[in-house]
Amino acid sequence: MKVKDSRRKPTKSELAILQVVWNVGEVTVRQVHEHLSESREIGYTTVLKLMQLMTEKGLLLRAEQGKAHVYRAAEASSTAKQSLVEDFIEKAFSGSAHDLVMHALNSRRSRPEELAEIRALIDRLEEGHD
Amino acid sequence: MKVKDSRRKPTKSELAILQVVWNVGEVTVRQVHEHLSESREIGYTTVLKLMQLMTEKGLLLRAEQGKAHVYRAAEASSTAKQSLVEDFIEKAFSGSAHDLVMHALNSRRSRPEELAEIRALIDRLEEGHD
DNA sequence: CAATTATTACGAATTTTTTCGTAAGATACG
DNA sequence: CGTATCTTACGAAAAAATTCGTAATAATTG
Repeated sequence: MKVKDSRRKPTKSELAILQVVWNVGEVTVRQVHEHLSESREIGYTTVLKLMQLMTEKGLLLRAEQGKAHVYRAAEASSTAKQSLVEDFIEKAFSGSAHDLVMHALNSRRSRPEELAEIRALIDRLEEGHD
Repeated sequence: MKVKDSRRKPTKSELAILQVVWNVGEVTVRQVHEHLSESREIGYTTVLKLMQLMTEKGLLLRAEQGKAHVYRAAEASSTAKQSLVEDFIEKAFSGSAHDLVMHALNSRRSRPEELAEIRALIDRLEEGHD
């Protein structure tokens, strides 16, 4: 079973763009540029070029719509995030999801509802072990 | 409160080296090279150079010991991992630790003991919310 | 001691990623 | 229409990260 050819792991900048795409859904280069400009200086054509490369790589899909092109993520964000997490667990936590989770829970205060949700997931996972 | 000067976030290769250092404790270039060679082709001087750069950056500490130098991590692995997680949460999960945890728990089957440990941590965190 | 071997130092080439200038085509509009 | 504006295409420069060759120095050993 091969990996879906050209669709590689996003680089740092590509990930920043993906975040916008994931949050907004369908985006133009202009929209992405505006979002990224809020947190740092970056040229319009820089964003354009990145999005073109990402399309070639298979990270984004593009549709012509009147003048400008409209882009959307090639993969569902949850699928993509899943891959990112797995890679991260491997690269930074020697493959231990548990270790990552412990650090993540310590890193920021989570709201009670979120903790409850995590607990519920653990319950479901534990059932599978009976 | 400023960030600890030169000590920057590790790059991909640097992280691979840190993993070895974290696992072994005190290491020579040779040791690290042997470990990395198990998973991929990489020259001895490449590893040496990286470790020298990491020392300059403040990621590693170096001590002369007879012929070879002995390196160790400048920061405790848990502290370093904490930073890595926080950065990752920011860059890939729009700041949501909860979101990351949900993905991490789904990504690999955790052993019951580990799930129990996570549950215990959640318990402690929930106390803080009373 | 001489020769071999192991190690660090260092410069530089290579590769990858990021950046943007310039051109060309399309659209808007005065 | 003609000018200004917006957009994509594309090449290439710049920056960041990785790689390694070569030389110098130290240690080992025969």
